[in-house]
Amino acid sequence: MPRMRSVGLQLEAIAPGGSGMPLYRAVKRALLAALESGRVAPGQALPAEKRLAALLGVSIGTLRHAVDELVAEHLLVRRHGRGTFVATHDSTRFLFQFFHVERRDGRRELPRVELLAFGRELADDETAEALHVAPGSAVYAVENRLSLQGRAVVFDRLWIPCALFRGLSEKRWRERPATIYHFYQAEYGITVVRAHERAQAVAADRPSARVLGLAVGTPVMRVRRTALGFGERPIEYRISTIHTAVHDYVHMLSRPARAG
Amino acid sequence: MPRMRSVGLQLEAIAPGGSGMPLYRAVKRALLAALESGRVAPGQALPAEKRLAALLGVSIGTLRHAVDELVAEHLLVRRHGRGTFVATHDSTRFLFQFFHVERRDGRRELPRVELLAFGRELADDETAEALHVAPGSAVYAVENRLSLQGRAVVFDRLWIPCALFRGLSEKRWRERPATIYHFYQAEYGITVVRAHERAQAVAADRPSARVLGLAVGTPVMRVRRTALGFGERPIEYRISTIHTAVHDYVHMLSRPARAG
DNA sequence: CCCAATTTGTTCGTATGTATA
DNA sequence: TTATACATACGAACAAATTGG
Repeated sequence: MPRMRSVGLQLEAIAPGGSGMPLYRAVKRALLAALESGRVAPGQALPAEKRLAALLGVSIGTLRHAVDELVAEHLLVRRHGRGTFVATHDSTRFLFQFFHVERRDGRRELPRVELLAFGRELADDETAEALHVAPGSAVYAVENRLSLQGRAVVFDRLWIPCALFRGLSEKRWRERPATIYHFYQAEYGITVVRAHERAQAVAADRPSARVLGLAVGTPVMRVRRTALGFGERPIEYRISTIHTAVHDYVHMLSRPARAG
Repeated sequence: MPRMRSVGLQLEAIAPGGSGMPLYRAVKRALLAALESGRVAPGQALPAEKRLAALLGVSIGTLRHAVDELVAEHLLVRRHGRGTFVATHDSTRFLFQFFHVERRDGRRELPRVELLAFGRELADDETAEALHVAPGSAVYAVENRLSLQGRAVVFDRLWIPCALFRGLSEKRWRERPATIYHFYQAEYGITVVRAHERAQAVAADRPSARVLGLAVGTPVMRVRRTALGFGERPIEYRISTIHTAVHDYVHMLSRPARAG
């Protein structure tokens, strides 16, 4: 039987009462640091709770408290009887955490993605501000068309700092097997932790209209997303143009933790 | 036969191992039932944890597990040294959980609300389906204009079932002191627990254009919201038309529980 | 201002149940 | 079956925040 291999975390025992911070929060920070540094890779199992608690020199309850919060933030995933794993971006669960377009009738489906353009650019002011880089910094720029049910629905333009993605090429980008965020994570160890989006309604400009097969001036949604990694570090800036004739942009508020 | 103790909240001791359900979940359901029935009113404090645990016949750890989940779902609020309270809709924290329009520069402000229309209608098919009532059922229909910085930004039309809001009148509605959801909660004991929204970009129709002071055909966002109470019961259906020239519709994904 | 009572927050440890390999 | 891992449940003790005297 293949054994799940847990990882040498290079964790040190937490100093109790060291900083006025609750112990479980210090534990959380230690785990967060291990995740951020990549000492535990996405998909890998953490040491068992009992062992991890011993390694850190805290009780199992304290460890669980810290892990609970990381699970709530989608950074770890617990599997009963198996272990606790570093969350990955490959599951559909995670995909749909960041993909908000669905059919009017509520059914979700995976979009077909076409790469329209890939290149290097110098960041304009808007992109630079979003990515917290200097204006004029080198960025990779990507354009995608997303189709649902054979219909072009989303025109994505996204920018990522070249400094974060050394050695990226169109070939590598094109040959990624799964989602973009999974690619960032698997190939560059860069995990998108959360994001914020700002949406407007605008008249389709000429490029968007062409890509989506619309008349110029058709109302479309324009969504500006900044994707953040650990420590609120900007990873990607994306402008999505969405044709909402047949599909909706959806937003859930206050989902219950589990069924009541 | 489990011993049944009746108390202030009319909570009964939970039967251990009664239903294959974890004990903390049974506790959660008991608390949920107390909230839903209004036996504990919004803003009121629950009995202290120690006492509540004793009342329910469970350990304090088990009680806290249940309360933790209700806090995560924004139904309860803990205050260190003071108690655990039934969440209300009057704090700005809760207001902004359901109000997603803000200035381009990210600053939030409270909207000025003007009541444009109030009346009784028969639910059309769309409203009826959203509210889970029969088409043609009696509903109250309300129209509001929301302004930010003196600018008309949102045109809200909302429908609520007459059956849920007995004795509602334009006078009562107009004289409510605070937010709409606070009004539902304080006056009718109806708590909005969560909501989902579906957004599109459309050309402003004549009524929206008039209310928002726009040219007909200007691209605007149209957001359809269904607000749900306990047990997923629909409470309100709302169609918001938003002018996004100066303001954005914002959407946060995966906010961290607290500062890491 | 300090003290005492009350209440939630944190930490510990143990035992047992349940899912997985 | 057996071993491992997470899930649930218990309860004790002390810390920290709040309130009122």
